[in-house]
Amino acid sequence: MDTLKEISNSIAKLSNEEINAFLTEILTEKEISTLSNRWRILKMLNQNFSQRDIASKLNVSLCKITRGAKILKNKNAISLRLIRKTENEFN
Amino acid sequence: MDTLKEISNSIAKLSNEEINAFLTEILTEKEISTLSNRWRILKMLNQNFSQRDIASKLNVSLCKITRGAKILKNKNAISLRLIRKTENEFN
DNA sequence: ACACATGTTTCTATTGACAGAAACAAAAAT
DNA sequence: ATTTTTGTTTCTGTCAATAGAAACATGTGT
Repeated sequence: MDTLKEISNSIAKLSNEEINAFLTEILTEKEISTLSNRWRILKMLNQNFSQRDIASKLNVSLCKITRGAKILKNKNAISLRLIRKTENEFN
Repeated sequence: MDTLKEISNSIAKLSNEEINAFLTEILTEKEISTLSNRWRILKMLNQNFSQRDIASKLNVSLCKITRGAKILKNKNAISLRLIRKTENEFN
């Protein structure tokens, strides 16, 4: 079985708090902030902020946002569904 | 709410397959292989392979393994519990 | 048609994780 | 006690993600 799937299966058994703890353990601070930024970018893209807006609000470069935009162009993107499912609760 | 927690909460609602798809979307190939390697390192450390054994079997450097070892030294490490919980199923 | 906002790509430079190798520390085996 | 194995740290160099800036592409409103 491939390792990422194994990790996914393991994560799937955890609670919110445990997932948070696990990610904090296995990722570095920088990686966590990278991941967080990508998530914020996806959310703001989904909310139709302009790329330049997002870049200045999150202090990231445009090239990073293009990457996020490519993910969301796939209409079946999990990220898109996930963000839409959760955006009501957290905004 | 901090972003990592938000991500964790969102992931917690997903199935194995969805988590796998999400990680594949939001991480680069290199990052996935980095993450996978860290997971394998933790597993092998937990199985009491020597660090040099792990280094040569996984083709990673020793300095990377020290990092994994530090995580596992914390007896309450989530990773440790997670690995022990899942190792019977996947090995 | 034109100006202007927005999306996308491209260039160079920076940065952090990590490889490779060696040194040092501590413990176990003999 | 000393040899050997194992854990840990340190040094230099590499590489991938990405910042910063600019250019190019595609609208969209006027």
